[in-house]
Parts: sequence; structure tokens; C-alpha cells
Amino acid sequence: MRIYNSLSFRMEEFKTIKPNEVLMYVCGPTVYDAPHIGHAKSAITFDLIRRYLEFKGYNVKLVKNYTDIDDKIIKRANERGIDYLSLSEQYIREYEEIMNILNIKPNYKNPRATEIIDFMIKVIKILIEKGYAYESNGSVYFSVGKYDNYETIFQNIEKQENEEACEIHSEERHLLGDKYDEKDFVLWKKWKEGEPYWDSPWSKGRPGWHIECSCMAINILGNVIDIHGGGLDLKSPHHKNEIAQSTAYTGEKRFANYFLHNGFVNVDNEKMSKSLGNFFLVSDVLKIFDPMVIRLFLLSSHYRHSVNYTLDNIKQSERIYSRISKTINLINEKESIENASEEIDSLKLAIHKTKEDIINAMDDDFNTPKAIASILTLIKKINQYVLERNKEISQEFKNKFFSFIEDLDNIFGLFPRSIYQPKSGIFGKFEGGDDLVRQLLNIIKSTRKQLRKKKLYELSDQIRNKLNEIGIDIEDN
RNA sequence: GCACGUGUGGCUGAACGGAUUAGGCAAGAGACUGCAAAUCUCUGAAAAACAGGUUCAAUUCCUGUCGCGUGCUCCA
Repeated sequence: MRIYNSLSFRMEEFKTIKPNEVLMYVCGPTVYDAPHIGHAKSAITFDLIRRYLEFKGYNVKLVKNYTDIDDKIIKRANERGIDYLSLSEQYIREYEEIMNILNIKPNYKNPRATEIIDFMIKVIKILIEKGYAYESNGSVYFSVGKYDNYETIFQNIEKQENEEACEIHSEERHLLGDKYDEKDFVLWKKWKEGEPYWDSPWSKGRPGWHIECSCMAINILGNVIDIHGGGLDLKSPHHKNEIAQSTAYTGEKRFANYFLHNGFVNVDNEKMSKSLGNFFLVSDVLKIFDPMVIRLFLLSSHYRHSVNYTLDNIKQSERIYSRISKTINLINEKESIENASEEIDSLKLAIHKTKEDIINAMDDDFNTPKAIASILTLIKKINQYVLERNKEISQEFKNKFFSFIEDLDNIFGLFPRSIYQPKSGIFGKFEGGDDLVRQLLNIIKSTRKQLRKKKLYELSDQIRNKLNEIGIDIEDN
């Protein structure tokens, strides 16, 4: 299995620290606003990776944090005249709800920054003791000049250049404001009027953004982890700083063996972001599209690439999704017979082949577009066989097919049982499959059938249209 | 400016050092059908930013140029 490692700028064979276990940390959101499609892309990316690793037999411990204390949270809470905690609580709940709808598997742990302030203080203390950090006017900063090769992290430049870049700063050790170097970043931020604070040896205050993630990862998963993930926009300076401070603290060579970064969701070929204001909230998109369609849309381009959010593009995904679900329903509803033609073997073989293709695609840096293409090729084959040539299928085939769909769902999280089990087709529209509704619909269906038999098309079409208007699609045949 | 990534058909999006360059959407034609929908079949004599280089052979590797995106400031 090969994955692209942002640390080395190339594809690498994936090897874990412990056999069969993957320690994985993903940077979660700063909870001051509702999640947009960009957050969904990141979440779905790492959910996919996690699912695939589990499919490969790894026990994955995925930790994803919430940054629940930060300038923006404080600002917005003040604007609304509420406590910062109730603000972050509100958005954490919303985030979790949406993740659940998008079929994101629950994480191993979801720590919040404010839960481990004590540990952060301990780590900062040690960083000062080791000479990597300094206190200045009540705040504490990490000194990038004291850290070897700071500039080479995620920068494909030679060590010499790094030394040149840092030397200048370390020679002139005078303060620029509170810092010695512009790039020094804050570990502990001194309290200001109207802000929440925690006591520390340096001042009343709160932790800096970068130290939070390092501490949560180390605290829960340990000094060195397998995979660290996040959006491409976190690469620098966030992940860069995380690496510097974490390895400075632990003394290890690496903080994470693999850094993975997902690409953006673009709007008009520009990054969707809160600061640009060009974002679409997941909750709004969910009003128009099925969550699985959103998932498929975001998986239809490679995780490292950007995906352009347009109505047309997401509609394409909707079409593809319905195509696949229709075939799943078709096989589900079709009666199997004892002695189906031997030709069914070729279909069984095709399933086997498709599964292999998917595994190969996914082993190659999680190539979902390729994997999806091979699913569609299989779907076409099945449709040809069952619909066009109207051939019978065996129970054995059905079993094989559904075990395949289950694999697909395990990997992509796209085909939960609910789409083809108890409530399928039109009944799916009614939560819980109300018996009365079910019976009523059956009556309507059989009435229409009789009308059509008697060639009373006008009336039967009218019924079809009326049902359509209230959101029930009927397809004859 | 530095770094990372990217540039494939009307759109989306893969593979691959060579001989037939996936898959999907949209379009057109046809089959089926009372009609619609769904499904299937066929078609588009299809395309690889530009310029060099390596090679028997490059869309694929290398170099340069240009375009685009992102990071270097909060952001998934």
C-alpha cells in the first residue's frame, strides 16, 4: 500500500509503528461556526482512509479534536453575549450531528482543547526548560531559531538554506514586540480583558492554537503516531509548528510518520473558505441532496485534489448514485431461482474482478475516482445481464453481490443497508415504513395497474402525476 | 519572491514509456414502452498549455516557459 507523504513529497510504502495498529490524528474544526462543504471534504477524506485501513485489517485509533478556545470563538461569543463554552458546545453538537448524517464513523476520541490545559502547561514548561521556548511579557513563545531545520519542514529546500534563514535571526536576539523572531509562535497567550483564562506559571491566559493539537495527540496516542492529517491549509504553519514543538518536547525524530493533506473544495476555482465567505453550509446542501450523494461527490475526485463545487457537478454525482442504488435495489427485489444459467458465473467473476480493481486503486494512495469507475463498469454488466437480457439469478449470486456491497459500504460508507433493506423504493420515503401508508400505496398501485390494463391511460397518468407532485416517483415496469 | 500542487474531450475524471488513451455526466440516434421514467445499444472519425531534452518510442520521465490553485496571515 502506497500513500503520499507530505513530509517527503513523495509516495511511500505504508508501514505502521505497531503491527496491525494505526495511530491517527486529524485536526478538527475550530467551533465558532457551522460546518461547510470544505469541512465535509476533510472529514470524509479521513473517514475514508480510516475505513480503508480497517478494511485492510488494521485497528485504527482515530483522534479528532475540537478547538474550543480561540480568538474567533471568544469574539463571536462576545458578540452574541454568551459564554464561549455554550457557543463551542452548540457548534460541536451541530458538527457531530452532520458528521453522523454524512456517515462518518465515530472517532476513537474527540478531545477538546480546554480539557487538557494542565497537560499543555506541563509541555510548555518543558519546552522552556529545554531552551526551545521563552517567556515574554506574560506570554510564552516557541523560538523557531532554536529548532534545527525548522524551515525544511514541508519545504523542499536544502539544510544550508535553512541555516542561512535561521542564522540571521539567532544572531540578533532582540525583541520585535514580544518576540525574537517574527516566526516565533505563541504557546501561551496572556489574558486580556473580557477573555476566559486559566492560571499558569507565567500569567492568567490560554494556550496557543498549535500547542493544542500537539498535546492532544501526544496525550492520547503517544509521542510518535502513524498518520497525522488535516486540510492542505493547515500544512503551514500549523502542522509545521506542531512538528517543531512536539519533537522538541519528546526528543523523537518524528511526530508523525506520515502527514496527509486533503485538497480543497473550490467555488469558481477558488478555495471555499470562511474568510472568503464563499462557502456553502453542509446543512444547506443537505436540504437539496441526499447525504450519500454529497459523500459520493466529494469522493469522486482524489482526496489530494481539489473538487469544484457546482450544481452541475453534484447533480452528476446524484445521477451516478441513483444508478448504483437502482441496481442494488433491483438485485435485492429480484427472486432468485434454483438453477440459474451457468452464465451467472461470469457475473460472479466480474464481482471478484471489480473488488480486486478497487483494492488496487485504493492501495495506490486511495484513488477513489478509479475505484468508483470500476464499480460503474460492474453495474453496467449487471444491468445488461438482468435487465436487458432478462436472465435469472441464483441465490449464490445474490449473496456474493450483497457481500460485495457490504465491502463497498465498509470502505466508502456509501451504501448502508437502509438503502436496500427494509424500506426500499418508494417506502423509503416514509420513515419507519408505516404499515397503513404501505397498504394504501399498494392499493393505488394495483388500481393503476388495472386502469392501464383497461387502457384508461389518462386516469392512470393523472394518478402518477399527482403522486409525483407529493414526492412519490412511480416507475412502471 | 520562495514552496507545494496542477494544466487530458462540451463538462467531470482515471490509467499508461509504445500498438485499442478508463469510467461518468451532458448531446445525438436507436431498442423497449400506450406515454413518461428507467434500462440497454450505437455515435461523436475526441483531447494531453507551450518549447526543448532523454528514448527506437512520451500524454506518461527530465528541464524551462506560461496559466491556474494553495501556503508563506485565521481557515478543513
